[in-house]
Amino acid sequence: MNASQHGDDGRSYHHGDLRKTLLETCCAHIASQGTEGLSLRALAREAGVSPTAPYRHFDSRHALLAALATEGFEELAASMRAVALDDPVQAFFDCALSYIRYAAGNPVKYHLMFGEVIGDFSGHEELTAAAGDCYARLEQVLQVGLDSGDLRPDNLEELCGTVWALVHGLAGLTLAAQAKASSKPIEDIMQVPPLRAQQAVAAAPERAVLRLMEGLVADPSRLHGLKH
Amino acid sequence: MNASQHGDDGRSYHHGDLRKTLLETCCAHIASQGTEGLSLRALAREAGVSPTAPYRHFDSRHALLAALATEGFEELAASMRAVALDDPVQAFFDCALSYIRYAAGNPVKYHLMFGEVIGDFSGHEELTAAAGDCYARLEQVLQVGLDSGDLRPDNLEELCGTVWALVHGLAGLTLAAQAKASSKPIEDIMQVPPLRAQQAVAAAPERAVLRLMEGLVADPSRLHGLKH
DNA sequence: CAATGATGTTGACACTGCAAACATGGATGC
DNA sequence: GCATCCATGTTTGCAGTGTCAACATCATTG
Repeated sequence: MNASQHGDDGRSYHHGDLRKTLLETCCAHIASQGTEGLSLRALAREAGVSPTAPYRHFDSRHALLAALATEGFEELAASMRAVALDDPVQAFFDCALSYIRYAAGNPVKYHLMFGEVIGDFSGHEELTAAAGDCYARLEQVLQVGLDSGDLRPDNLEELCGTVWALVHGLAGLTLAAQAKASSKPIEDIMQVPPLRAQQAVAAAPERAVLRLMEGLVADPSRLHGLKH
Repeated sequence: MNASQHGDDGRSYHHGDLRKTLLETCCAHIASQGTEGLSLRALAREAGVSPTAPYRHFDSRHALLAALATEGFEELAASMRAVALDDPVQAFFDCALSYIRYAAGNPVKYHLMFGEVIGDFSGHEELTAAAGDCYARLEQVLQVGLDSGDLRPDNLEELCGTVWALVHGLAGLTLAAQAKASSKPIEDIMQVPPLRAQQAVAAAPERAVLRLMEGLVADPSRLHGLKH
């Protein structure tokens, strides 16, 4: 499975570092032409290798995408782990925004992580684990808030689901607005809300998060003191 | 279920009503095997016609999916138009839930409507129009609430975006929970939140909507009197 | 220095979307 | 009644795909 013990530097064998090249080319390709027409053969062509060379590194087309998504989840988890827990309300806010910001900053990976491209996670151990880590962090942040009384008493899992649903939805809107604004609707997530609404939300995802927190926090007045 | 009438929509030439048959077979196929491996040729085979016969009815594979999505948006718009506007708070609640319930009841179409399958709506006039209608209705409902003072003063478009983001996210969770529960990983929307959280939200989307409304409504005590 | 196993290549198969030319037969005008 | 038209369905064909199997290469290691 793992084949990275040859040299700590990339150079080795015929191509040099085909695996890495494929991942990067794949990203670029998705960013510029979407995920639909993406083909392993095209990636191989672009990398200057034979059509089936990628199969030495990825079991299937699916596996390549999954690897990219796994990278994404690990990065997202890291960024969510970076928020401080000392102030639960601030942590809630930061955690939500870090999610949205990750999406905005990594549209392609986010697309792979949460889109329907990969479909079934089962069979991709690392992917499942990395995704689980992200969610666990959100859960932890909310649990801390419930424990401290900064959040109104609530069912943890329902609360988590609700928060996740909103944040995920906001991320999608932000991404869509961004994609359309960049004049190349390369990634075509979320067509439905008209551009104005998407832009309105994308311009201030903080306010959208606050709208939800307003109803969840024990003392809404605290929301005014949050650092953005 | 049988079509022996020669209405304005379907004609009865060689096949009988290929267009309709294709739409139905397509739905069934997506429901049972997902959207990834779906091929026009397979549909044609299943319908007992030649591999390229579908092209007499749909310009492309894309167009077939788009037609299905358009149907979906029209149905959703109808169900959102069916909510009474006399009580703005109740209307908000009903509208949100009717969205979620439509998703739960029509997973395949919802998938096509809001998933990434169709990608670019441009070029599909009817699709765009139908989707716009849905959003317009949500906007209208919220506008009424703002006008009447039942909702706290807010920016309409941001508010719309926020509500839409939550509702859309909830619908996705509900769908995912449902798909997993039915043991058929048929539609693979939203893998990330663990099953428990999905189930928790799916079991009571009303409460999730209420969590948001809590922060948006001028008089939260009114929420206790809502009819479910 | 030879053996080994990871890496890349060639060739092949079944499948896809889609276009163009062709065939069929119900609807329509005379 | 008959000829015609045109929507519907067929055949043929091309370019492209994912993936497998057999083969070639070459850095690393015993």
